[in-house]
Formats: sequence, structure tokens, C-alpha cells
Amino acid sequence: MDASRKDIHNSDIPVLCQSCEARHKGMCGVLDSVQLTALARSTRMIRYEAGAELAAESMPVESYANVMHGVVKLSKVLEDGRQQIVGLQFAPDFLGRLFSKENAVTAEAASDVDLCRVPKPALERLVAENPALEHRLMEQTLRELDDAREWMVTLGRKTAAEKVASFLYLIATQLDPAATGGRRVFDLPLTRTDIADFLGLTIETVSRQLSKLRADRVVIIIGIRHVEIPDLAALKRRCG
Amino acid sequence: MDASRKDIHNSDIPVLCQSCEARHKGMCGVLDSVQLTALARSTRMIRYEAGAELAAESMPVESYANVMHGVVKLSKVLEDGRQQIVGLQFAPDFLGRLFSKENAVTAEAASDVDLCRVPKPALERLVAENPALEHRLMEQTLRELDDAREWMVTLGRKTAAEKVASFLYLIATQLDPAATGGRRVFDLPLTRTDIADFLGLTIETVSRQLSKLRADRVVIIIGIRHVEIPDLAALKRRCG
DNA sequence: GAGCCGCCTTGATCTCGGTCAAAGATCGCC
DNA sequence: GGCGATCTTTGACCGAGATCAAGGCGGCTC
Repeated sequence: MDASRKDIHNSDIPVLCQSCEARHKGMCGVLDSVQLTALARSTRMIRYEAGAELAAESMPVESYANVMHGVVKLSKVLEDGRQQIVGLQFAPDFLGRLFSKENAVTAEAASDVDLCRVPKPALERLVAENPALEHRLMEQTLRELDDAREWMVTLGRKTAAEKVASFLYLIATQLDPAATGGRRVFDLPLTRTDIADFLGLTIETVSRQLSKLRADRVVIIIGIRHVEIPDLAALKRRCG
Repeated sequence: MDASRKDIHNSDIPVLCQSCEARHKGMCGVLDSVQLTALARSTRMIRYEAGAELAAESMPVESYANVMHGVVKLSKVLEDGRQQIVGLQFAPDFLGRLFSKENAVTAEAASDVDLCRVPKPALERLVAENPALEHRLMEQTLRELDDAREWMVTLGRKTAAEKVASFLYLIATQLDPAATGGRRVFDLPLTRTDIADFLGLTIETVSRQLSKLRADRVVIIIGIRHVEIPDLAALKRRCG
């Protein structure tokens, strides 16, 4: 197994989770058995249905969590109600901003979501005594920063058509990463309103651009959510 | 001195720098004297003039640096040349993405800039043996992520007028933070082209919106770069 | 299965910001 | 201090995407 492969594998392991032995094993290099036990006692697996609010902007941080299944959207709103989605988190991402007293963003379940929650003080204690754990979280934070900056290019400089293509490309690579060849099949985890809020567009523009991509045979959309991308490279060429 | 004040003070200390004893003292809690000496031997203070490229996207990372003076812009470009500035760094920010082999962004001196550079391996060794140093860098990374997400709202959901006001507000609070009362005076560290690339606008639109703010007496612009903001709160009200 | 509700699509029109063009500032250089 | 190069401002016009307005399509209840 070469180094880059190992990196990818490593980042697939959630930072913490009580309910999954196999995943726990991945933490053995980071936490000792006492810590793993403490962790198991303080974590709790919770299921949320689509639309549920997991954490509210400007509210105190109560706990951190791992996304075990589903998609979480992170958003911010202006006073007059305009909304921008500033990040999407997929399993097995870590959810929550370390060391801050209140949430900088609102977190909502985009699809049905399983979270493995751990109280703020418990995780922070663990981080304080485990540099390796902080290192893991640093790696995720750096990845999130990369993603955010990549998306800033999309928001600031791409056309509506390129934005929608970029969104589909992102979701395709996140939700169907194991697929070989250029074909990708998945269900959209976001409503049209969410997509618009992610892209800085209106739902009408999103809808029109999706129709155009369908007319151009770049995607096949069945019903409202099911998407098939026959050729990922062709989609990528439309991302600007 | 209360806790929040202490936090602010702490984040004002650069992560590393050989050439400034006063700042070095701030690191004493993080690095021991052997490490400080090693650091002093491997760091180098370099001056760049405005426009100089400090690091290029997709090129190998050779060193990290502290911004000691001036403003650094981080940008990304699309293949056809469209450009987006994805971050600004002010002294005493740390410059560089830890642990990655190549730069994710291009870094350029927006104004004349003094950097205190340290070779990649030297810093990474120091980080590996100093959890407290990684913690310091984690805090900066989290702050950068917050800033990036805040700016995504500006890029995705604000009007041109709000974008320009938000830019001036950002620069005012960064460059003249010590000022009391609502008045702020500073020189813009960016050209109109840079401002446009930061805001996802054209230079013509930036120029028109600046003229409008001047006509509305929200800012006083003398020459091309000198800006006076008589009432910061009035400017903030235009940020959306 | 009729009717309703929420979500999505499509069309018509409007508007904000982009594009194109030209004139005005600013700065460095000799 | 004049002159050219570069950057900025302003104006006229255009077009991508927003807004306004109907309809369509499921999925739900009764």
C-alpha cells in the first residue's frame, strides 16, 4: 500500500464513534484503551431526519459529532433571510468547530443523518491529552479550508451553468467515489432550494440549468432526485 | 486582563520569527531555548515588493513563513484566466498549508511585504515534537476557515454595493484595529483589480460602487488608495 | 381516486452587473 | 516639468440571471 493510498484510507476513519467496532480499531493508534472506553461511555448515536437542525448559528456549542451516515449542510444567513450554504459534510466527517464557545454556522441534516455525538468537554479533554487526535482534526480542518476556498472560486467567478455542473461533479465524487470508469449514479441529497443556496443562485436558475444539462445528455435525471452521469469527464469539462 | 483579551493578544504573536526578540519572547511558552535557537538558524527575513509571487498554485511547497509586515493575497485561477482571491493575510499571520506537498493556492504580495521564512522540513520537525505549536497553527487554521465561510456569504448572496462595503469594513477592521470610536483611516493595500477579484466583480463595478459610497459620504477617498471612514457603524449597515 | 399541498419546471419580463469605449488621474522617468 | 504608461473613473449599452407568474408532478390524506 503506497503512502497516498494510506492517507486516503486514514481520512476515511471517523475521528470517534462508539457504536462501530471496526471503525474504532482505526483509532487504536491514536487513543489508548482507557481513552477508548471513556469515549464509548460519553458518545451517543442519534438519528435525525432530513431538515432537522443539528446546531444553530450563534448558539453555544454543546457537543461535537461524527457524521456516520447522510449529508449535513452548514449554512449562514443574513439578517434579511438570504442564505448561503458554506459547506457540506459527508460521512465520516467530524462535525463542530473546536475551541469555540458558539457555533459559527448552522448545521442541518440535508438527508436523513446518523450522528455519533460526544459532549464538548469530553472531546476537548481527549484532544488536550492526545496530540495525535488534534493532528487528525487539523487534517480535516485543512481539508475543509481547501474545500471552502475551492468553492469560493465557484461562487465568485463561475457562470450559472458552470456552478450547477460543479455541484453535480462534487456530489458525484463524494457519493459514488468507489465507482470505476466514468459512470456515476446517485440520489441528490439536497433539494433545489438547498442547491440554489449552495451555488448563490435562485431555484429557477438551478432548474433551468439542470434541464439544459439533461437536454445536452450530460446527465440523466429520473424523477426529482435520482441522477446518472454517463461520463464524469464530460461533466467536468463543463465546470469551467 | 480577561480571557478574551488574552486570546486576542496571543493570536497577535507570530508563530515564529528570528529577527524580532520581542515577538520571540511570546513563543517561550511553546518552544524551549534549544528549539528557539534552531529556529533562529533556519529562518530568514525577506522583503518582497508589491506584486511579487511568493508561492505558486500546484507547485511544491518549499517553505512556510510568517507575514511580518504587509498584506498577502491568496488566489486561485480557472483555466481561462478568471481569478478569485480566496483569502488575505495580514501580519502576523502564518503563511502556508501544513502537511501538503504542493500549494493549493497562489500567494502574492499585495503590498510590500516582509516575510520570515522557514524551510518546510524544519518547521514540520518542530511541529511534530511540539503539540503546542500545532495547536497554535490549528487556531489560525480555524480562524481562516471561519473567514472563508464568512466570505462565501459575501460572494454568493450579497449585491455589488454590499460586497464593496463589506470589503472596506474588512480592511478597516484589519488595518486600523486599535482605533477607538467609529473613525478609521488607512491606505488600501489592494488595487481595484485585486478588489474586484476578491469580490467576484469587475473593476468597473467596484469603481462605481466606491464612487457611490463617496457620494453618500460613507467614505472619504483621497487619491486612489487613502481611505477615511468617518463612521464605521454606518459602513457596517451597508454590508447586508 | 379526488383533492390538496409542497416542490419543481417553464415562460415572460425586468434589472443588476458585465462589456465596450473613452476620458481622466497618477506615477515614474528622463 | 513634460510625457508616456498604467490604473481608475464614467458613460452607453447589453445580457445573464433574478423576479414574477403559471402550470405540472408526485405524494399525501381521507
